[in-house]
Amino acid sequence: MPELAEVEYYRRQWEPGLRQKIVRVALHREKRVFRSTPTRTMERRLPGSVLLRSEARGKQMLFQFSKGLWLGLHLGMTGKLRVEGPRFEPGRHDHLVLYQKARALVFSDPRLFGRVLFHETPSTPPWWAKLPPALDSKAFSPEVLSRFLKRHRNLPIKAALLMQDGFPGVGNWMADEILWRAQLHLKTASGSIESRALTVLWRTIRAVCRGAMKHISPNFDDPPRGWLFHERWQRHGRCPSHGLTLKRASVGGRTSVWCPLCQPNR
DNA sequence: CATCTTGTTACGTT
DNA sequence: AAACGTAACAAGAT
Repeated sequence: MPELAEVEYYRRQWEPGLRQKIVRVALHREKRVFRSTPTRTMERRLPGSVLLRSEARGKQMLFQFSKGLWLGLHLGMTGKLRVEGPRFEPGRHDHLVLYQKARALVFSDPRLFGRVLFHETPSTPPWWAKLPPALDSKAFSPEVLSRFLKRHRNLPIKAALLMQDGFPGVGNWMADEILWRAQLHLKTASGSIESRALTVLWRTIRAVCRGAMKHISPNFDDPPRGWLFHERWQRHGRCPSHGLTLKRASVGGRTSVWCPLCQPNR
């Protein structure tokens, strides 16, 4: 499920636990979310440490604890964070629970595509430092966009937008939303987008990211009316611009939706 | 019962 | 070497 703004929403769910000590850790060590994660070390080191801060970048989250401990979380397709009471008993899909005196911080993920990372290091873990710059930052310039698309010149633009190296946080619905607004057909070869259309695409990426953050991350509201988002899951979704029935097909390995009139196949 | 899924990664081919 | 397409991962919803 979670794309950019939903990840930010879930990150905030653990904020009640800031500046509070971890007293106990419960985890399902055999589950796939812990593939290659040192779970024994987590259980041994986290109790007694204090949750200091957290940050989301794209679909990645990082939680910093005292004693130089860092927890990385990726929600995969069905991951969620929530808070429960201190007597909480983990259910089948509650794979990681950090108990504090007054609450339990819970990571659940039925489908197990998510991932838990754990590091003990004085400064930010290396994988975090290497993440690409946020799409709403100055570093994501039209030139950076152009370079990325040239490198993947034969890839359909829809597939390119799903690459987290280039577009951290963009997922399936955001990619379709962006291309609908930029009036680009999903199968357009990334390298064939000429300069004017590329500028429009760049602006649209930023607008969709900002719009999503504004509406979804504070309280998980839907995006405003008029977004493709509201139509894309319906069987006969219609283009918000003029009501034409949306087309539907698998592009870049994902179910995709577009308007044949707004986004002609050129 | 069959088919679908808002994500990533391993693997084989070009 | 890098780019690209596809299968695989797992489980719930329809």
